[in-house]
This record gives sequence, C-alpha cells and structure tokens, in this order.
Amino acid sequence: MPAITLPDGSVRPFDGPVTGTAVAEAIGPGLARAALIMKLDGKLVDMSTVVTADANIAFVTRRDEDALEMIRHDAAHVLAEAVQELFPGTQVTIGPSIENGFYYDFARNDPFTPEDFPAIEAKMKEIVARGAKFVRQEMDRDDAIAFFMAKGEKYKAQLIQDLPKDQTISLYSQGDWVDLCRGPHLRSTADVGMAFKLMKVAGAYWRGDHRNAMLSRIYGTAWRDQKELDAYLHQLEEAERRDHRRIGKDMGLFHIQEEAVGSVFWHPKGWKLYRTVETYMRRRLDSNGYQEVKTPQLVDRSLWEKSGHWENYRQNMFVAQVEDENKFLALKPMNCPCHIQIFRQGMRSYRELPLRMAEFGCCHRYEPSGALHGIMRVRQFTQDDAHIFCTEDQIASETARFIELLSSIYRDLGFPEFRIKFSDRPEARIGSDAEWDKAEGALREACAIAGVSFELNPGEGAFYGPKLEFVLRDAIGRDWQCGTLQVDPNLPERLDAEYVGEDGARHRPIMLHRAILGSFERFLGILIEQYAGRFPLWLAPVQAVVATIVSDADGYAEEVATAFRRAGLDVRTDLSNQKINAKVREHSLAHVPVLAVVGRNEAANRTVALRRLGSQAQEILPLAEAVARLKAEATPPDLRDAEGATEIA
RNA sequence: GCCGGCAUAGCUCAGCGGUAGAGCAACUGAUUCGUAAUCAGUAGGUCCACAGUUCGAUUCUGUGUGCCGGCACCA
Repeated sequence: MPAITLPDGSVRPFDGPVTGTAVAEAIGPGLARAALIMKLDGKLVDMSTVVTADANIAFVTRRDEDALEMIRHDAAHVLAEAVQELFPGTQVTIGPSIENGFYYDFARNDPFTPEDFPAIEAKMKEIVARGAKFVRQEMDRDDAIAFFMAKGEKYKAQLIQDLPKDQTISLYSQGDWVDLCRGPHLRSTADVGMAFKLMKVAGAYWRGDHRNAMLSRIYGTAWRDQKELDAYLHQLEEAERRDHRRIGKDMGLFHIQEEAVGSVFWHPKGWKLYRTVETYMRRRLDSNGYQEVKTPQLVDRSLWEKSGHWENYRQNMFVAQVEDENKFLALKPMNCPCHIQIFRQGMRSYRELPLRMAEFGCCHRYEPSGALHGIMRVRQFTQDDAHIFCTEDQIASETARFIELLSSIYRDLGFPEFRIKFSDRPEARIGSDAEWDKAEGALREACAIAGVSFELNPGEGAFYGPKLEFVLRDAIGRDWQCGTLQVDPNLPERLDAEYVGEDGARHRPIMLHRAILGSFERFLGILIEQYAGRFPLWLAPVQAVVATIVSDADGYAEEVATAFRRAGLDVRTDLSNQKINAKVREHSLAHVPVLAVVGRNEAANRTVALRRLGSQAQEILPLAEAVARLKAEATPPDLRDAEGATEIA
C-alpha cells in the first residue's frame, strides 16, 4: 500500500505497487506527458520503476536542470546506436554526459573525422524520431559477459568483468540496440530532442591509460531546446574572441615562433603588461615579509643528482654540455634546490623562521609537444616562486597567511572567484602516516583559518607531501592551476638544510613551495582572456591616446600627452590625417581604455574630451582635472588609500 | 608522446596539375573633417620544408616541422 508524498507535501495512497508513469498519470495527463524521469527519495530513477513502499517522489520535466544531464547521457546512447548502424564492426566502450554535452569512445580501426558528422547527426535524428522506449533489463554477470562477447563487444565485456562482484548488471535497450548502462534513462529516445550537435573528434586512451589502445572519441553538445543550443554555440564564438592567442596577436602583445617552440617573444606592449604585474607582485611580496633572491639558470648535474631531479625528472630537463670540460649542466626546471643553497649559507637559527625566500625564477621544462598551449603551457616560464622555510608547527599559520595574500592579489587582478583543490597522500609516497596526518591536518586548518573551502583531489599529492592548488578558468572553460602550495619535508632532507633550534640542537626545516600566479606566462594568458584585452587602466599597456580632430590642435595634443606622461601614464598621440570617427574606431579596436579627443574647442579652452572604451559618452574636462583623475584611476589597487591596500601584519 | 585536423601576402581567408587572388593593414597622394571605417592610387608571395610521381607540383603521394582540438603528461 504505498503512500506517495509529492514535493508540495500532499500524499497520495495507492492500492499496490505502482510505476512512476502510473503515479504521474494519476496526478494528471499534463504531468504524465511532461515527466521525463523521477526522483524517488532524492534519487533519479526511470519512470518505469515500480514503487512498492511509501516514498517521496518528484517528477523531473524538461524545465528542470536535472533533465539536462539525462538528455546528454541519452544523447550519448543515441550517438552510439547511430555509429553502430552506420559503421558496422565499431565497438562501443563508454559514453558519459559531461559539462555542456557528452562524448562516446569507440574502438575502430579507422578513426572518425568531422566529415562523418553530417551522416551521424542525420542518423541520430532518425533514431530520436523513432522514439524507441528505453527498457531496463537486469542480467546475471556471466550471462552479460557472454552476451557482449557474442556481439564482439570486448570492451563492454571487460567493463563488466571489472565491476564489483555484487553489483547489479543492468542493460538498457532502445529498440534493437542494447548497451550496458547503470541508468537511469528518459522514457524514450524521443525525449532527447533535436537540440544537439556533434562538435569534435579526438583520440582518447582506453581507460585513460596511455599504455592502452587509442579509441576514437566523438564529442557532442546537447540542450533542452534549440534556443539553448544556439545560445551555447554563440557563447563559444564569443569565447573564441577572448582567446589570448587571438588577442595577443591583435594587440601585438607577444608571439611564438618555430625556432623557439614553447618560449615567448614578448613585444613592447605585452612586456609592459608583464612588468606592471611583476612590479605589483614585487610590492606585495616585499610588504609581506618575503626576501627576493636571484639564482643561476644553469646548474651542474651534481646538484640535480643530490636533489633527485636527475633521476626522476631528467626527461623533462634541458641539459647543456660544455665542450671544453667534461661536464653536464642543466637549465633549472625549478628553483627550490637553488633556494636551499642560499638557505645553507651560514648557520640558520630558529629565530629566522619562517624564512620566506622569493624569486621570479625563470625555469625550463621540456614539456610534451602535445601539452603546449599558447602562453599558458610553455617550456620556458617564470614562476612567482617562493619557498617558506619553517617548522612543522608553522605550516598552518604560514599557509593561512599565504591563502589570504593570494586571495587579495587575485581580487586586485580581477579574479574574486577561484577554486581550491586539496591533493592528499598518493599511493606511492614517502614518510609515515603520522607525518602525513600532520601535514594534511595543517593544510585543512589553514583553509579553515582563511575561511576558504576546497574540493578534495584524492591521492593527487606529491610523493613527499600534500598540496593545495588554486585554479582559474580560461575563456572557454578550461581550468588551469595557477597558485599552489606544497608541503615538502623531503628536499630539505636530501639537500641537508638545517637550523639550530631553541634547544641548541640541529633540526630540519619544512619547506613550503608556493606560487600565486604560478607562472607569469600562464597567468597573463588567463588575465588577457578574463578582460578580453580590455584591461583596467592600471594594467593597460597603452593607457590613453590623444587624438586630434584638426591639425590646428596638434600642438595642444602634444601638450596634453606630455601632461599625461608626467602623471606616469603610457600615452600616445594620434595626429594622423584621418577623421575622428576612424581614430575612435581604430583605438577602440586596439582596446585603449581612454581616448582624449582634442579639437579647436579643447585647444582654445585648455580642456580634453575623454571617451572611455566601451562607452559612447564623452566628458569634457579641464586638462588639470583630467590628469588628476586618470592618475588616480591608474594607481595600482594596492597603492590606493582603500582597505584593499592593507597588508597582513 | 598518441589520435584527428590544418599550414597560401602583416592579418582573415578564397583558389588551382600549366609557377596565384580578395578584404583589411602598409605605403603614396588628395582631403582638415566633432566621437566605431574619407577617396584614389602603389607595393607586397620560396603557396611551411624536403623527397617522390609527372612534360610540368602551390595543387597529388610520402616524410619532417609547426599550429589547432582532444587524450596522456603537468615537482
């Protein structure tokens, strides 16, 4: 006698076991038509699921967010059926829903190409139009394996083989086509709708392991209706316009060329941006108790042998050989061993701890060719690196302090939101469980003190200690690790760093590796995308252009530019023989934040007409006032008389 | 590194088995104009590199390099 409680609190009794479909029908024909799937005591299940006991049920319709994921999951099934109909002999593997869409991995000798899409999409639409019901069937494990083996689906058989012994094996069929699937599903393929599109093909390793076979993956996007799909496609186009590689070229910020793959040629404007951020960072570090150092680029192999890098990281290192001497030097892939060399000079006391040693350290890493991406992933990059030498007891407070500094800097640079991932102990690790407990506990405590939450990234810590990763998102939704903090008791041990404690004995310090931007290259790439090249005045490489309307104003324009320049602004003049319309357009496209227009009127009255990027309004101000205003606005956030400038004591 | 795609003027791109074209930018001249394109003219290319097929290759084939999208990697 199940009594069904609905979201509005009302209760409906039923005489006996009842399917979700029947419950929906009992409530009303409209709901019965709209209900795609139901939430049974909070868990999504098929509409055909039989309810035998008292339960809470909520029906999910196309309007609900939950419907999206189901539509995408089912679209993956429809894709798989379409592919197998069109390309017999193709084996299916897995096909989940993902952010914005779905994918399906197929095993096939000839990988798919985008040219196959029109046919596959047409077939998918045909399958959706057929509207075959999704039917769930449970099968005995061995039967299921035999079933898929008989169909030549070795990957599916393998999947079942590896499922836990006690797990129910369920299959879903849509017409004649059957797939191994945990479910749940919508009612029929018709519920997928037509608002989907195949996006790209890609190779992907079976089970994400590069030792396995390469499968052919097809990515698609799917939405609740055409309007949503169109909006998404439009958003993608917009995102492409923000691409830092596009903007870097258009604004003349940097370039990369074949002779120096993975290394950036910074042009004057790009370097100006770089220097503005670097100068800002240096001020923040200086006022936060860091000591800046500079260490060598080329370091003898012997140090890398001691640090362990020669053994474990060599395939990523650029090695230089000196002709006259039988020596190998390596370009440093990281700064830590060098910083320990400075720490080791002389005798250190516990009174010096925590000792915060910072370097804008240029590192080289031979990254895999396929990993390179614009200036976001390069082979030569400069980290805003620092190492905090401290005691075990200082880890939590130093980490909390670091998170606060990082948050303040991200906020200043236009990233009020960011994600934190907490990577804890991996399988392969050194150190005792007690030591790991302590280090992980300290990072947790630090997050609590700083008032930030994190997502757990289980087992992803370094072999020597746990870490926090601070993640920012680029224009098209890819996540990039920027900031990081890692607890490391290992390297001080290997490179013999020590200090004299309060007790007069020698102790090993803990080393906290930390970076806020991560690397200038990556961070600037994200910064460019964040602002789409329309930087706030203090960051903009060219801050203002003084443009004339008539050549009679040339002299005054120079005067205005000089006044701006004296106020510390990077200003250009545009005295060219063009209409003001053309000048406005040109400098707007170049993302210059302030356009100061001067014509006969301004010259006569000693005023300027200011026009802001993105606005059509103009403001006529006396020259002195314009200078004062822009100067104030161009002041970096940490130097303004606001609360944001307060430093941690 | 692996799978797929791409490589033509500074940029965005078209094109073809008979050694190349547009728009924008650049340059020259005219125009002095009030807030997102003034007009006219000129110049600009080893069609990524190497090898092969061919009477002839920028075009077809192969190899390499680089880039793009994923995957793997990311101390």
